[in-house]
Amino acid sequence: MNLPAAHKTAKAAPEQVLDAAAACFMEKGYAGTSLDDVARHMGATKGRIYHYFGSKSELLHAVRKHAMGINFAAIRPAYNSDLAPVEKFRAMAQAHAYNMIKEQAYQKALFGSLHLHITGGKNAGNDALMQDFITDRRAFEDMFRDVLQAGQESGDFDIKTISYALHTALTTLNSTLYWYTPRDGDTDKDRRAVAQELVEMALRALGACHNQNPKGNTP
Amino acid sequence: MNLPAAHKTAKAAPEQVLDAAAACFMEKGYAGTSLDDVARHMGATKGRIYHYFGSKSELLHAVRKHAMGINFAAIRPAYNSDLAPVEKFRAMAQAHAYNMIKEQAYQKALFGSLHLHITGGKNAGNDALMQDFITDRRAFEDMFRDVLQAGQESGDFDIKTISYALHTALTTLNSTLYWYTPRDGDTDKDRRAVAQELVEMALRALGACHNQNPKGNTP
Amino acid sequence: MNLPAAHKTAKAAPEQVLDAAAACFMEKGYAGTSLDDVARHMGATKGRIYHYFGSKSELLHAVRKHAMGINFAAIRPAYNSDLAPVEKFRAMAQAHAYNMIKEQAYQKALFGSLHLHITGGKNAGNDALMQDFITDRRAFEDMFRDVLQAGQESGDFDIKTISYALHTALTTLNSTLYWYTPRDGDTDKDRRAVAQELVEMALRALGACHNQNPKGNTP
Amino acid sequence: MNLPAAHKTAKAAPEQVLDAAAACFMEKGYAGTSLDDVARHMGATKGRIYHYFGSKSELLHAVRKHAMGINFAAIRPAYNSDLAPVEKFRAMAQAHAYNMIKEQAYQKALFGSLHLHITGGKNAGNDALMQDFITDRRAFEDMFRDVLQAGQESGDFDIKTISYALHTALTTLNSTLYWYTPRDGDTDKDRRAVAQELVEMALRALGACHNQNPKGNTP
DNA sequence: GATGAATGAGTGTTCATTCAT
DNA sequence: TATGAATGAACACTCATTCAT
Repeated sequence: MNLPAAHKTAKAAPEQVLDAAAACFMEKGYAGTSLDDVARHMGATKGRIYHYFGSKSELLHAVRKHAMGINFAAIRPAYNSDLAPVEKFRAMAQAHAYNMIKEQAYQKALFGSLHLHITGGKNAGNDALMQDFITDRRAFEDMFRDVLQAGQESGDFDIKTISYALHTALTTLNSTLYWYTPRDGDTDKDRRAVAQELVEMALRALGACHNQNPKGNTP
Repeated sequence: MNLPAAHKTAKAAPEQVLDAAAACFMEKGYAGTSLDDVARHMGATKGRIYHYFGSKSELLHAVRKHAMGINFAAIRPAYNSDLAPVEKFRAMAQAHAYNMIKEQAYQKALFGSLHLHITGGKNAGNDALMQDFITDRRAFEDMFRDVLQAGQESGDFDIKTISYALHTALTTLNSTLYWYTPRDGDTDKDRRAVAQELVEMALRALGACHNQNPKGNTP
Repeated sequence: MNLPAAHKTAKAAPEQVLDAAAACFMEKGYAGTSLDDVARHMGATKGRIYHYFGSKSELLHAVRKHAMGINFAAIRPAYNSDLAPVEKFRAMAQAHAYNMIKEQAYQKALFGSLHLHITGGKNAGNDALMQDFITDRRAFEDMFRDVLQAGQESGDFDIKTISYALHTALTTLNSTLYWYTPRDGDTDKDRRAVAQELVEMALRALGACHNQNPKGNTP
Repeated sequence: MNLPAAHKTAKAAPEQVLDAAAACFMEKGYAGTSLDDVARHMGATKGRIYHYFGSKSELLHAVRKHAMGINFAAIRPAYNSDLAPVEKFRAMAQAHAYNMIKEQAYQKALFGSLHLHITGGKNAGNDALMQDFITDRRAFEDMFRDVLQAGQESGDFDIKTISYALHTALTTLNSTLYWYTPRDGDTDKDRRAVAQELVEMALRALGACHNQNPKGNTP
């Protein structure tokens, strides 16, 4: 409405809250983070948070939604392409693995909360929001599942049980969250190289040994 | 003085506490678990816990130690065998993957706490205990690392970067923690079959395509 | 925005907390007082206390500071006067002794905490705050010490060891805390009379026998 | 080895408990001391304490009784002598002041608990025991009161209000508890000299200016 | 005579949440 | 829009006390 003062604070207020929350949830987990922590991380007080989010669990949900949005956006182009199964998987996997490295804060926050859900915890937020999240997550996995299924049917993948294969592949691509610590010197190229190695291992795990393009994703 | 009432309480008191703590930490995470939760899970009061463990973080550490002990014990026989690298890896991996399924409570508690450590959280307990845990974990990984290295040198594995391969393999074997929900009907054979599928995928990821024994470990 | 509702709550919120704390510390001692006691004494809950004071020991420190402030204010006018040593001491002592009777709650709280310090107890609060308190206390004593020294040099006092004399005098002036129970009928005049008797005894203890003004400080 | 082992542990078990309790109560106050502290101080466990004393407050009472016993014993010989009032007071006061220095642990414990009583605290133990203590204390003070009264009647003391004078004198003699820290090099002679200075000041406060024996109690 | 196990009430402290401004 | 005040429930931890041995 005003002049484009957009560059003053690069991000809108609610998103600032999200970023702070993601950083804190990543660092200390959902239960280990107090809203004061989040507020302090923004240099503000709790009022700001409650102005935009009704409760702590709503905030968690927003962080999850945000993270899921990033994840969908990362793989959608490849998913919508008309590549053949192996190549489509490679492209999606590369995008996803790279995304995991680049957006560690949101992704770690997401996985921390996921962990609680999986183990049957009731502390990860209210049930309606949780259901919504599970639906999203399922939808995300299904995009990979589609490709695996297509590749299995076409004989491009050698998969025994599809859900085991799916989780193995995704777990592999996500694994950087558990062992990759971003360094200052890191270039984007470094990150892509790490992602690529994981993708190749995932492809081999899926039995795509007759890998036409072992060197990279740009033939 | 009494009759051998040995079978009254199958487990010693401190171990009962450990079991309850593992179950609770698994379900709600460390930060999300109150000591009252743990006590209630045992049908006792907090006093019992504090009689055996000096603090919540000490209790977490004991749970971790216990879990690590189980993990070492599971893979040690195979590690000490004189099998060739691929077969040794297969045996260790099978034992580990099966162990992850069988001891979910302790393993999930372990991974939840690991997650906090990895993300730089300071809430996972006191530092001295944390260091001790990191050392243990490193020792565990090194057992697999040894085998991968041997296999890489002998040409049995096709590995690019050894630490990426190591983490990919372990992540794959651990992945059941995130998606396998034990059911009542589960037989031990079922579990072993799941484990075996993961092991085969891990082996393929490591480039052990010339798999002598693709069907299982009992030809 | 509103009418000057100034007389609604006579005291500001933090001072209300201080008053309640002083009353409780006086009655049951620092260690024997729970923050619930203090809160109950105000008709509030612990949250209010923690909103203004970061911890129990910080609260104790604030009570001590407040009490010391009262004490300094009581004797400063006389200290800054240009009376001769004996008369200056008499004026300071009278003010102090009267102050001890009038502000029993804060003074008893102060002395209770002092007792722990003196005996080497570690329970009287954190060390940095304790040091600050000791410094204050020392400064207070030094005001009397100055006068004693001047009187000793001028020959107006017959003092053997100055620190023994100082403590004897102060202890005498403080002694009402241990035996004087304020009654409803007490007038201010009664209190001043008690104080005066103590002052005269303290003066005699200091060897100021050639007391020019044995009847009071307003000839 | 089996010779009369009496000297092995110089003190009987119950008295060991008393000593430990006195030391702890002195250091941290009654409320600040846990029975585990006391037990640890003896190198034993709580069982030993409960074997001899029914509760914490009973233990406190025993410590008080013990301290009072020491105090009575210290002044009784002088009290029973047929000295004239001033000399009798001097002898009692010297014994008492010296006693305060020598038995700091018990005396500080006693005074800490006294403080709570005086301020109306309900935490200093059960009421029946408290009454008993107050009676004892009163009896002790009365021994000094007798002498002051006799001296006042005989004209040897110049006392206005007897109870003020009594408390001033006793407070002075007790004051070392608040400022005298025993050092390693301390000789018994040092302690007696400190006591004597206090006694002389107390005598002057009581108006016994015509002091026949200003140098000491052994003419 | 002494101990270790166990308890439950209580203690200092944290924190999500509400509310008035 | 944003904040400081206030609350109450919950939490980690302590401790006097009991009891079986």
